[in-house]
Amino acid sequence: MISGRVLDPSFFARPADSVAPDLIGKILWREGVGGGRLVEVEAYLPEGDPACHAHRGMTPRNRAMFGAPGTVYVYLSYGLHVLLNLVCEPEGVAAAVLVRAVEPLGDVSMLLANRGLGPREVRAVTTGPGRVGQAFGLDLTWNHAVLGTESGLVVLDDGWAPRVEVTGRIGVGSGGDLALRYILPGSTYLSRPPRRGAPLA
DNA sequence: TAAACGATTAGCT
DNA sequence: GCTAATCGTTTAT
Repeated sequence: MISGRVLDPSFFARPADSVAPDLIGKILWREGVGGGRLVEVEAYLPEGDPACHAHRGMTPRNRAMFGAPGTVYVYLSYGLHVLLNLVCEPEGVAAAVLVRAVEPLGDVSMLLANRGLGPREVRAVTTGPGRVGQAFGLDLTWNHAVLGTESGLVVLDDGWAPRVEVTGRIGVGSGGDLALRYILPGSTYLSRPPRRGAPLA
């Protein structure tokens, strides 16, 4: 059984690079589906971040990023992958945290089924942003949804506050070198394993 | 209206 | 390591 305090919107009402490290170790949970520990996220900032979708102002796609803290911003990547973002900052400020990898907890059968995987393939079920979206059964209708018991998608805090490591973001061009990717060091559920020779500490 | 482009993944060499 | 798959959004004619 999974338990913890449900994070309320105020948790997200601050800069994304402040929210992101605090999310590592929290539990992303979808009622009736399952969930797991957040082990890898990336922050996207409203100012000075060319990789942020809202970098050039509001468009129909990125409108959710300007929404209230705790809003869900979902978009289609490469025409086939659903990527999940959690909106930060007060309404009107475009910032979000991209969920890139999760370590499954509890009953993983639903997550596996959504991904079309067998019971021995747990490590591939939520290790990557596109995989997370598919495993959690998300689609574009989730855009503009709000985290909480009403939508069924919540972030839980069970009191664990692990040490967090910061690295450069993955897969983005301009602005990718910014140190805005936050990971749980040593986790075997990262979207990319640590580079060989990278500091282990 | 047309064309280019991804905050990726799976499968093959 | 390399590339096809695949389509909504954005930007350029």
